[in-house]
Amino acid sequence: MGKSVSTKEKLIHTARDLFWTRGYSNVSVRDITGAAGVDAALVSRYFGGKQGLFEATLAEIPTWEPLMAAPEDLLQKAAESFAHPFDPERDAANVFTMLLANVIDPEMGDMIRGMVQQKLADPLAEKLGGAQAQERAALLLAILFGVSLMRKNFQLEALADKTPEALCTLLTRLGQTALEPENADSRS
Amino acid sequence: MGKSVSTKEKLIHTARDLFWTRGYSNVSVRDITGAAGVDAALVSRYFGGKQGLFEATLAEIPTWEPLMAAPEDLLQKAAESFAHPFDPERDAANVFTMLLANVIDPEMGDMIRGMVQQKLADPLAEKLGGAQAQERAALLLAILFGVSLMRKNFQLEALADKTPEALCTLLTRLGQTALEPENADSRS
DNA sequence: CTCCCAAGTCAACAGTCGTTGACTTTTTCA
DNA sequence: TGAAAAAGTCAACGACTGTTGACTTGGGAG
Repeated sequence: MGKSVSTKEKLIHTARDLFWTRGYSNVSVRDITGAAGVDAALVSRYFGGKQGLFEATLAEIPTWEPLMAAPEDLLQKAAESFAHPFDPERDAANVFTMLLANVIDPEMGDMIRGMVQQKLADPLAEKLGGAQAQERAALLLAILFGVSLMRKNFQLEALADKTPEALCTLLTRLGQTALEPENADSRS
Repeated sequence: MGKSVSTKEKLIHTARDLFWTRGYSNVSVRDITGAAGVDAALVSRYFGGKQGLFEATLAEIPTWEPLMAAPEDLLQKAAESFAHPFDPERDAANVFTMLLANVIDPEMGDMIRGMVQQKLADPLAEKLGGAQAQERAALLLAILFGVSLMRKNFQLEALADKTPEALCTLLTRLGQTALEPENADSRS
């Protein structure tokens, strides 16, 4: 088989880099094979098609590192793994990045981002007032979006099945923590 | 102008329903015009193209209701507006639904959802242990995904600019609240 | 050397996409 | 009523999509 293994792997790796950063629909087979320097027909030949290639990249997902820590260190490790500054190189291999790669259509990016800022973050911060209003607003939005994501998009049973009352008190409690003004001593 | 206004509005409304539930890339001009019962050419004629039609639907976004409450009621109102059971009809007009409509490619839905459950939620719950492990795991994931979403996808300045240390302590504090076992008295 | 199978190449397919220009119909206004 | 403008229709375009079948190449076994 000689070269074929390395070709398959090259295909999987470039596919991962593209899929996980630009999303599935926004990457064409020819984008991948072009970047990998191989023929486009090989995708259908080796993986049965574009979808098969995508599944092959999913099989490469590493265990999320914080999961390998002791339970009492887990939260600390998780926080650390998220605190890194924006590094596209490192983020390309991140499971969370992959799962959120499709969120914003490239053509709409700036418009969507501006809308979130103007229609949600800014008025929410102004309404909240007080110290670090912008930051507390962003945190509250993060929680709301996050829970919504888990419930409606990923459909995690633990959250999707909850009664409205339970979910409401739960969100209120989380939100209170997010809105506490002593969120960060260091500025910016 | 007579009929044209109603045609434009029909176009905007059906476009909103489709875009906001199935995402931008996954809805074609012909999908919209077919559902609205009008000619496909009118999209380019009236709105300058598909993107213009999408922007027109964005102009229809209502103010997020909790923003109109008094600051001290805001959190309560926000929690309530998220606690409703899964109702596609109502959710179609929800800003949060729209912003997350693209997250999961329809062809990949089950695969992605299964992966999140098996690779993240389940092992995390097992590692955490204790009461309501599944639920606490889901909540921690919600926070991590939510913050990641605000930082990297929506690029809210308040979070994107933070130093790694500040972000780390912030995530740790939020995570602790999420992991507290007394999350919900009511089961399921 | 010869055969053969796998690896890789090439052109083309059928389908969908957003968009356009020419056309017909309807409405509006003088 | 008659003319001009607006609204709506239709077929087709060029570009791109994923995929396929026929082809050529390369290296190992008989």
